[in-house]
This record gives sequence, structure tokens and C-alpha cells, in this order.
Amino acid sequence: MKDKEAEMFILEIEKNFETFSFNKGEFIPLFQSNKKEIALIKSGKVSLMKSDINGNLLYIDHFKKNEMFSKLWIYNEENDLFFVCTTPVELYFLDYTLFIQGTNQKYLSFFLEKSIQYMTYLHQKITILQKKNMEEKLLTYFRIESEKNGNKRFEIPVTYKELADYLGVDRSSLMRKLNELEQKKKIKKQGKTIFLKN
Amino acid sequence: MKDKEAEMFILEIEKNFETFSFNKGEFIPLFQSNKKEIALIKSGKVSLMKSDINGNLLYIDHFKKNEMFSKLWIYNEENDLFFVCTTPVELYFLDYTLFIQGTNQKYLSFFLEKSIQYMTYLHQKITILQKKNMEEKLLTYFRIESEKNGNKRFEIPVTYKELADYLGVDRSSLMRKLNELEQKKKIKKQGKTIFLKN
DNA sequence: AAACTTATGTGACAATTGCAACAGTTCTTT
DNA sequence: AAAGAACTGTTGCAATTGTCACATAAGTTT
Repeated sequence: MKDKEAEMFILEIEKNFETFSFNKGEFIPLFQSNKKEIALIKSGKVSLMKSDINGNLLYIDHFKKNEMFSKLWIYNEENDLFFVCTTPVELYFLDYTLFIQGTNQKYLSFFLEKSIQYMTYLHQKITILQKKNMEEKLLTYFRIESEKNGNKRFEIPVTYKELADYLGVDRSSLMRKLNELEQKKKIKKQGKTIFLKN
Repeated sequence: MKDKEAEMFILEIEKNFETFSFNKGEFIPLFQSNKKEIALIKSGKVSLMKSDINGNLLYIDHFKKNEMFSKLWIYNEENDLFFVCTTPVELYFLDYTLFIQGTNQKYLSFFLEKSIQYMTYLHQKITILQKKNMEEKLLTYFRIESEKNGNKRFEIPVTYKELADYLGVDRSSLMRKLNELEQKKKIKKQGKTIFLKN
């Protein structure tokens, strides 16, 4: 299924499903519900966050337009995760049970395609996180972002605080490492814009 | 789809698909092929490995009976990954294109169910890897393994070398940390058997 | 059974990273 | 526009982790 087909499909969903709206800062009550729901974002951004013992919020990941998220595939044994809107958000709730039992194979194929994209993304993230030091984590992350944008110059789509959480490192150590990489001429940094050399 | 249904389904696959056999140490040529193939393991174990610049082999993950693997959802931009059999292996090759275009919805549902299981697993792994220090990584890993076995006492299913790779840490540092955790009475360790306290 | 390879275990030392504290900046809300 | 909150940037220091080197144990192959 190509991107265009996917968009056509989303148009079809738009006809058949109700839109739900959320304000910035609101929670998406997926972990609270018993239903096997999958959220598809029509517009806006949703972050997956974790609250740790001290009440600090840890950024895990985020989802944006045309991406799906669901508690179905999130590991939340400690019950400390939640989805929060970081912008105003419009989304659809799709019922997984209907997906899988329904007769419309299009829905299934679409969802499967999305799942595969997401698995690839998770593998990318693991590739980054399995690196043994921060420099390699950062450079791998930058390479992936750079490829995604098809350009050596790109914007970091999150705050540096969130990037530190994402990489599982300390924020101030991250800043120090960024300076170091700049001194070693491996990157150039202007605010959130990174230029990756070589 | 319950485990039993999944097993029934695998029996059906067994009827319709050819089995391929591999010796221990052999590569599964998925990255070499152009086909969109998904391997389903009938018996044996397959590891996903990475060869780094120095020619060292890094363990990424492994797959076992009734689990699927495919290059479709693996990030292999640097072309340094491969699947290798760590035991004698029998498996089926399923064609993703047929899956998605075919009329047999059972296949689709089965594959989707497997995909969701795998996404959950990847999220678990990310939960471990995003921890900021080795102690938390280890204890989270142990908790997950313990839950999976339904027992505070469980076997580590890989070598300590592989576990270090998996967690993205140095092997000798891992050994040191294990001793430390034992001294702090957080675990008890006998060879590959771990007893998780509290 | 011997030779060989791979895994486990330990220690000294260097390098990296986390932590805490603080100042300046930017973004949000009132 | 002012106040408040959150983010960015920097530093010293302590704690953690990686590297290297080597010894022993376990597993594999011949």
C-alpha cells in the first residue's frame, strides 16, 4: 500500500468514523478504557509519557498526523504511562475487534501496513538505544533523522529535554556531548537545527 | 486469537507450506532475497546479529518456535545485520504479498496478531533500554523475565555476553554490576539462574 | 581425550556520564 | 505587558561505566 492509497483510505475512515477533539494538555483515555481501541491521528501531536517515582515526567515517544497509537502494543505493567496531547488534537477511535473480525479486508491491510511501519520504527529506536555510548547514540539518531529528511540539515522535532529522555541519558550530559561533537567538527548546531558532517 | 487458535493455524500452515531446514551456524538468506518474505519458525532458534567495523559480532535479539521474523520490519540501513541459526532450524517462508492481497482473512488476522505481540515485545525492550543506568536496565529486564516465567526464579535464555549486547553495555561491567546487585541482596545468581528478591 | 574456541569472572585504570545547582532564555498564561 | 513556567546552557564533582588484560571454566571439534 502506497502513501497515496493510505491517504485515500484515511478519507474513507473519515466518512465512517466520528472525530474526537482534545485540547492541548489533555490526556487520551486509552489506558483507562477496557476497549481494544486504536487511535488514528487526524491532526495534532500526542506524546507517550511516563511518570516516575518522584513525580517527574519522562518523555517516551510521540505520534503525529496519520500515525496510530494504542495501548494494545505498549508495555505498561507498572501503570505509569499515559498519552497526552502536546497540541490540539483530532483523532478517530478504531475498534480492533471489528478490524480483525470484520469482513472489510481493506481495513486489515491498512492496519497491517501501519503496524509494519511502526515495527521498523521501533527497530530503529532500538538500534539507537543499544549503542554503548552517547556519541554513537546521538550520531545514529542524527543519521536516521537526516535520512528521513533527505538532507544533512534537519530540525530536531522535540525539545532537548525530550531528546535526552528518548535516548535514556541525562539532559546536561547531552548538552555537553553536543558541544563536544561540534568541537570535533562532526556536527554543527544552531538551536534545534543540526547539520551533520560527513 | 488465543494461543490454541494460533497453534491450529500453524498446523494449517504446515499443510500448505514447505519446510526449509538449516544447520546450526547457517545464515537465513532473508536480507539477500528481494522477496518480501516472512519466516515462521517451526523448530530451533535464530539470532539477529550485527557485525561491527572491527568484525566483532554483536547480538541484537533472537527468535524461537512459533515466532516470526522478517527483514520487512528490521532497520538495516548499514547492511550489517544477518539472521543466523544457533541451533538446527526448521521454518516456513510466507510471502507477505500473498498475505496482504490474498482472500484468506485468517492469514491476515494471524499475522496481525503476531505483529501486535511483537510490537509489545519491542516496547518492553525499549522500556529497558531507555533506563538511565545499568542497574535499572538489569532489574527491569529481570522483572520482565520473571513475569514471563511466573516465577521469581528463572533462567537467562542467552549468554552473559549476549545479555550485555542486548542491554547495550559492556560485558565486564555487566558482571561487576551483577555482583553488586547480589551484594545488595537484590538478586541471587547461580550460573544462568537468577532469583529476584522483593 | 586433546586441542581449540568461546564464555565467565575479576581487577586496575581511564573515560564517560549522571547529578546538583544556577543563570539566562524562551515560551505560556494571565 | 508582567509573571510564571519550562527549556537551554554551563560547570564542578562524584559515581558509573568502558577498556584492557588476564585467568579459569565450559563447551565444541577433531
